[in-house]
Amino acid sequence: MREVPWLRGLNPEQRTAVMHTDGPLLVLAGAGSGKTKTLVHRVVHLVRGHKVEPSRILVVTFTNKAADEMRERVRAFAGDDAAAVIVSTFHSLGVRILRWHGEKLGLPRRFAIYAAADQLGALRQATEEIHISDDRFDLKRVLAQISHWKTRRVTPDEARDEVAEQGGAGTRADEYAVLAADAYGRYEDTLRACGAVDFDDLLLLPVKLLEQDEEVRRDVWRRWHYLMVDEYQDTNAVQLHMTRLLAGARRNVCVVGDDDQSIYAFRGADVGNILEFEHHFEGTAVIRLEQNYRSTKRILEVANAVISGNPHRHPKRLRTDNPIGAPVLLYEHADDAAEAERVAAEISVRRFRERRAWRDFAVLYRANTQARPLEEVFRAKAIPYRVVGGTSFFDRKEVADALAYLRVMVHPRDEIALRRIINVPTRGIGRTTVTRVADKGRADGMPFAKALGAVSDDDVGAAQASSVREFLDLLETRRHALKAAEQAARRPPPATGLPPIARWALDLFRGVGLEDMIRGDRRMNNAEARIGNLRDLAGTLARYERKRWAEVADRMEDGGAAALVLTPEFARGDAGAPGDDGDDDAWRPPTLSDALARLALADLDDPDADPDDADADVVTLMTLHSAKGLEFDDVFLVGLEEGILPHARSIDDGESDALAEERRLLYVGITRAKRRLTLSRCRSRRRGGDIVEVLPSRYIEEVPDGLLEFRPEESVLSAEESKDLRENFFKNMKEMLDDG
DNA sequence: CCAGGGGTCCTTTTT
DNA sequence: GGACCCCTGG
Repeated sequence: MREVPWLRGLNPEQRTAVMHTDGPLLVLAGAGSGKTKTLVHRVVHLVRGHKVEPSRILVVTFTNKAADEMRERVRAFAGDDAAAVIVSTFHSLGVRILRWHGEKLGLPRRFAIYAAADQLGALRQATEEIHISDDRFDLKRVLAQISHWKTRRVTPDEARDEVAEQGGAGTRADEYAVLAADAYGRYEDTLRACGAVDFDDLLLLPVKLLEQDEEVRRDVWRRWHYLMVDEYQDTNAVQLHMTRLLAGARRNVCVVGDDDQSIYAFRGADVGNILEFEHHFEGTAVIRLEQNYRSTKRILEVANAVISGNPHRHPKRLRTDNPIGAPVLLYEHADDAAEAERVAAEISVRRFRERRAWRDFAVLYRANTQARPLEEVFRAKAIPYRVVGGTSFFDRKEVADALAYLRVMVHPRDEIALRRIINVPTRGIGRTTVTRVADKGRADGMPFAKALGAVSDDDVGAAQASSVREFLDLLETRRHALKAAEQAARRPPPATGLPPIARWALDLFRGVGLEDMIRGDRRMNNAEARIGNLRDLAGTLARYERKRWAEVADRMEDGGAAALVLTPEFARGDAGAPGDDGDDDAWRPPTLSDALARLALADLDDPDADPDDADADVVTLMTLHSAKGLEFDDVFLVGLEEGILPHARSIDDGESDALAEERRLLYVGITRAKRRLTLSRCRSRRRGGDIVEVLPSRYIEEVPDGLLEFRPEESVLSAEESKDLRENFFKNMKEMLDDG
């Protein structure tokens, strides 16, 4: 075979995977085996080797980060002619399909996408109607149950039957199931009434469309001829069906994944999908990538030892030609403060001694709350760091409020958002008034938004009614201003200053009194930071607007003016709502509605993750879940205790599946490390009010002696290290300066 | 009826 | 640190 550039640098298995382009293909790719690389080269092979039209190739990922990376690498390797390859997350793909065909399900053209807080609001409303007091039930748990049904494609009726069959009753769990089954249907009704869908719907509804409607199927089959799915082990039942439907009769489907890295069962992922792939797609070819290019031998040995304790795996054993590397350390600390101290000290010392950069280090933990002690110490020691995930920027109260304002602007009947802001800042419309209006509306068969407009002095009292009217006027005025801003946004933004929509948003936040409200809140000492968050939100809109216009510039450069396709409405200049309609990938000017949809899918930058510091020189702190797919030179895994990893909830569940998943989580963490791995655990931990002794994680206990180097903690720095640091301080410093 | 203060409880993982 | 409840004063 002639040597072609896109096959260079691949091992025989990877080559086979790249060249197998007809019929179903399952690539079982171990951690660090060049999985992404293989996918990228496969895309390139299709485009360059088989002359496949790039836009006929669809690559599906789970996260936007993964999609971005894939897009970037395809482009870097195959050049701009491959830029038209569609790389999308399952959820964004769902949005596309719903935009094109959602009307067939009675979905409005502009539908809102509800995330955690909104879903909870919708559920609260739904359960209020059936008079179930919240205080006896944790609505989050109910929501989790509903979501679980949805990911398994169980309808409300089926859920009720399922619960009735199990019958048992009496136990707490059953009570929840009964409530959840009851609430499920009402929750769905509430969403539809709000013109909204939740995250599960973004998968569920497109599948429904594809199943029911021949026209929709033909449309997607016409668009995409080659399908690739990354991280296939994380697919749920709905995603399996979507994969099948998208693959269609062509069955040019290639899925890549690692059953040992399946860590999302809690949200419905089913490892069975990858284990049974050969049964779901007859005639599947299977390729294993077992050569690891990432980690040292020692790290890989520990990883293999940990994961081998799990039953039901696709048997495989990763091997590597990498050097044996430094010993894997296991520290034991008095508590999490000492642990954090040690991690910080180690990082400082190693960076110094081994001349690493801050960005070479990552600290991984099971739960977001574990970040706090680390943050405290890092701040005290002036170690630059970044916390990934956690309480998202968008979950902060002031940001959520501001966002609700934006949503009400675009979706006037979004009851959840409406209720959130109707008295924020306080304007004399209290709980009682809201309840009365809602009840009256329900009695008259009116949606909440309409009931508000129809409010009369008799219903709620003159003062309240007038406040409501004032509030509605306020919204109307702002909506007017938005129209003007979106009109202005049809032209390229000025080089400096805020683009029109962002400017309008900032005006809105000020004008409705959100800023004053924050300033006036004595309980909060960080008022300015929170006002800064509002600015950042506007900044996100500004970046969005600029990015859209930058795309125009790209298209102009790439293919001349012809590449800039505008929707007919836009070209005519009379589109009422550019950005939402049209069923092609034509460029459209920025709109608030489009920005919000992207925001909901986390498709826009989190302002916390400043674009500038995406590759800033900082230590990364994140959960094991967030770490999947990433790699770092030097990795710390903290809190390896019973109750943390495995998490107490997984232990309580008593299900071995949950414990197997916790083990995989540890496996994922271990295999993130390239050069060095440091494990640690604490002897005691705060639980509730008091401090309790905790046991080491069972998974660590299982690792054979000799693979780990045990370090009982005495002082933060060992005597030897302190001495070394003192004596060599100036020498090291000088070397560093010489280097820079 | 509304606003604001003070107390209490919990806190897995995420598109 | 936050979400939520209850209480008090206007």
